[in-house]
Amino acid sequence: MVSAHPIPPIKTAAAAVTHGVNCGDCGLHDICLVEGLSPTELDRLTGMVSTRRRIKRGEPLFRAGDHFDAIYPIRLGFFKTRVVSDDGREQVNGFPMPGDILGFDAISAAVFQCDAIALEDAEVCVVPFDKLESLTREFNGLQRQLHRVLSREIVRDQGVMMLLGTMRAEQRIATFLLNLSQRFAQRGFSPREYILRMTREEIGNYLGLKLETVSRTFSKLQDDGVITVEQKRLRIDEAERLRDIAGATCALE
Amino acid sequence: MVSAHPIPPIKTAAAAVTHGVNCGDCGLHDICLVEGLSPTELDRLTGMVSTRRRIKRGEPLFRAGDHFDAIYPIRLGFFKTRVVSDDGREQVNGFPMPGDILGFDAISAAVFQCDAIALEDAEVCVVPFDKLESLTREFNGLQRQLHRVLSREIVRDQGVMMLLGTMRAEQRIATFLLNLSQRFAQRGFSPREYILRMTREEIGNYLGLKLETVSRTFSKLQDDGVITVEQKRLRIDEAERLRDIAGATCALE
DNA sequence: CGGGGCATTTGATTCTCGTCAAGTTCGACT
DNA sequence: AGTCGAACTTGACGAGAATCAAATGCCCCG
Repeated sequence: MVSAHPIPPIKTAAAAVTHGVNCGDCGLHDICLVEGLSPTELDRLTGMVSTRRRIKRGEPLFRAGDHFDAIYPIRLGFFKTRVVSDDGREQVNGFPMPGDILGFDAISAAVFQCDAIALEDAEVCVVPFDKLESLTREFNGLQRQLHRVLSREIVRDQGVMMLLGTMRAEQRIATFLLNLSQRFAQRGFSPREYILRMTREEIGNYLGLKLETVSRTFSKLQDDGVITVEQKRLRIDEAERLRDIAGATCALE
Repeated sequence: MVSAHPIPPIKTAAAAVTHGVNCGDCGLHDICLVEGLSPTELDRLTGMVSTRRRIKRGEPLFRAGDHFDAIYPIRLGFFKTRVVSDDGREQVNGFPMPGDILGFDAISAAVFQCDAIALEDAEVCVVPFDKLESLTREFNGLQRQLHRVLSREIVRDQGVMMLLGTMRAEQRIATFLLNLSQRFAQRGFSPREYILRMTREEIGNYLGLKLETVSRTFSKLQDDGVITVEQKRLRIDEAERLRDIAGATCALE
């Protein structure tokens, strides 16, 4: 199954993130905590985020059970978050990318509830949560933004439930691909073609499908001329039809 | 399929909630926002919650698209929350009960994302969110608690994803029944027997199953002597075996 | 008290997706 | 460049849940 139009090399998300020394330069404004803050607020927030952390591909940023004291806005690289039940079942909860924030599940019990694994070499900001809390007591805007981001996570999860609870395999895959597309677009990358940083198995686990089903569905969508897949490279050839298959417009964030 | 040991009348959750005039008397301490607050904080919180609202069975407390300005701790009665996609698929996200708080999904966009429907006559507290925000800027304890509760919601959703993504029908049902059991126990009611306020269809929708499958699975569990079902009444006869069927201990909050 | 509609149960059949198996490709590493 | 293991594709088959259908029971309401 070789496509007639091979996908050219793609500028990756990783390559394009601005490496500013402070939150104002970060280039992930609209997504991270920073949206709509005053210069003062920004300054104080930046002062707090003195630390960064690099994680190598395949390594965990944190694991379930680790002590919680900071949240981690992603600067660079894809992650997966997953929960492993005590009888060994694994559930991938999402594929956070630059601008998304890791660690909100840990606030309730002061302990991380999931593993966050880097799918490629990655870099995160370290935001000590108690400091963030005191800062939000000072600045309304920052408080607002924190609440909004927490709430956004809840809404996102509702979208995943809708997907897992009501969709067929093909519909799940279509929704997943469009969701990635949209998130890349938000970050200034092509919504038409991108690289899948995760394996078929990880995609399947996230979508409640087996890896064979993911593979088959990709092949079918390609045969139908809707997408082109070459290994990890993915191109959406007929977005309109993909949207038809996905059904509702707004599932997944 | 008539059980040899019919289930006697059950004191319902509704009947037993304390009708205090302030948050300190509410009887839902450990679950709602109130946990671990100082008397001063409690007093101020109470002052804010001057309004209550009653909702009749089958009526919505709010609907997706409604303007958001308050969150609603439940004082009395069961709800279901659900999202309806624009192509008509419906997904029940949960069955909140007294002590749970409704409306967190609305913070991000200032608009409710789901419908909250009362499954029986119900009563909620009305907590204006902007006032709550300013109060949390004053009181660390309350801020902590708000963040914890928001995070708890995220963790809960992860549990639902695990259920929908990795479990067989029987396992989903067992997990669901044990979850209800545990939540009743937290609220001081019998974990062994309770009333299912929702229909088989609503249960199925929540668990990603069809109502026939729910019914069949109930029948099977009853034939196996694990539970007794009589209409809406449910009794857990062999909790240990039900836990075995559910598998992991901690799924769903 | 009776009627009507909804909820539930149960059976028969279908279909989607999981499972098992084999073979291929790709990429990392020597 | 060659080798090895992991990731991926594809096919055949089977299991589990959905679908379709029918009958029963319950509850609400006049």
